Amino acid sequence: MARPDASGPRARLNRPSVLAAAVALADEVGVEGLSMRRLAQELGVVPMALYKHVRNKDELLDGMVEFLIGEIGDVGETEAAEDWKGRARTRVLAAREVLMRHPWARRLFETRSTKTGAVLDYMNSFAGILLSGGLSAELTHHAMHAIGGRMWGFTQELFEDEPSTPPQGPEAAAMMQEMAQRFPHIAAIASMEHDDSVVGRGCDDQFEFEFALDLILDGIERRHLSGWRSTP
Amino acid sequence: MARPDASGPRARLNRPSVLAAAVALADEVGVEGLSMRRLAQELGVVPMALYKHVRNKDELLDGMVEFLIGEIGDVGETEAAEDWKGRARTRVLAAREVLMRHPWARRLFETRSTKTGAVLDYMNSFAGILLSGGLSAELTHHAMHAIGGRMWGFTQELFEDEPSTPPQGPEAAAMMQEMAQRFPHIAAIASMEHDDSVVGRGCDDQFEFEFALDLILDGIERRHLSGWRSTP
DNA sequence: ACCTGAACACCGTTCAAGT
DNA sequence: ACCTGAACACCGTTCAAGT
Repeated sequence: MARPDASGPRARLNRPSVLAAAVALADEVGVEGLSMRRLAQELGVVPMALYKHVRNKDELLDGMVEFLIGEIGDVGETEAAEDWKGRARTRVLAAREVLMRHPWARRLFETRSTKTGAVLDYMNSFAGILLSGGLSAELTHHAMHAIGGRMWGFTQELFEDEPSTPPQGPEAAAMMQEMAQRFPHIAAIASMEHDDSVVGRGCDDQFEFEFALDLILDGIERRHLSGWRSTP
Repeated sequence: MARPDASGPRARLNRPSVLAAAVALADEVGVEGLSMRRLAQELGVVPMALYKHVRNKDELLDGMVEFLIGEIGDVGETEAAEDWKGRARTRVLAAREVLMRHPWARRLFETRSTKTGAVLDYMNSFAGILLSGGLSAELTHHAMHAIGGRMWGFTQELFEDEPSTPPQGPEAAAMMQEMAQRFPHIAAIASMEHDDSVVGRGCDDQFEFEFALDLILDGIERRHLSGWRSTP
């Protein structure tokens, strides 16, 4: 008798292998396509087998976040020469580079609410960069909030980005003109759409990311240098 | 025979009433608790009845976003006296006030990718504020990206906020100490947790929001006043 | 200790039918 | 035009059982 669905490896399961498979599956089908049943099938195993290595789906998702943070690894032991701003900047851009390879990860990070050890480790070392630069605990606290998800390299784009292929054809021009009439200010702005348009949805634009990151880091530096405190 | 589940009104359905009911239901049970079947039950109707007024669940969610934007309404026709920065600021804070009443809305905005007319209207008028302040189209474009979701009053908090009730009891102190040892920089920062702690999850802190918003608006103003352009 | 099988209470959605 | 009923192909998860 043929096993109709066992396409994955037959080896014994364990937590890391389950998480790795989950990440790989999400790379293929996205987070919304990831189900316990589908993952089990991918591993050539019955759905309930997963529950020995992961308490439930929520814990699986938390584990995936942990796994991704592990992929970031210990960047920047060589950053020591830079000042805090430069070190924060390179750290963030390194995280971004990793997480952009898993475009679905942003939504996952946004949804999870628990802070696993790996998450706290990352945040702790990030806070350390700012504190070591002489920023007050209070300013560092606010800075962490202000940077928010950008710490992991994510932007706060809502309504991700335009359709990858702008409408083309006969009535496309008419539609564009109607759009321009109804939303003139957007039309004024939308002129240049980004160079690397081929990169696909989920990957947001590097230039916009760095622009906003520098806006925030510069602002924090300015507050720092002028001895900012909450009750002036 | 009693109708076991018809608790809602018996009136004829239409798109607005369906959307309003969906928003009300989400207020009760959150977005993840909102299902077509549950919504139908709430309306005293069979699930398939909804599909006459909404193409599918995705369109229902888009409709809810539209509904919420409608709640924001036309704020700030009286903002005319302020400069662009003040007008942008009050606009954002007004949107925030509305959307904080629906804490689940942030996740909804984050998830949706289509730009309905209502969304574009809001963005268009926001871009108009910046352009009318004399900002170049290019700077306005980048500013919109940098502000991102904060335009609607959402922060980019990942891993929302700490458990509402910090652990208390016998071994809580020991755990806190262990935490402080493993994550010293976080401990240094975490001293003050926010004043309005009772407000509940989903509502992020007003102070942090305004701090970050001003960081960004100040940065944009600075770029504007110094005649910023992308190729200096 | 690890995996299985059947079952339960859910989903979104299609299709053909009622009024 | 609007609502219904039954059905399909999915979910996550429990519980008792196998090895």
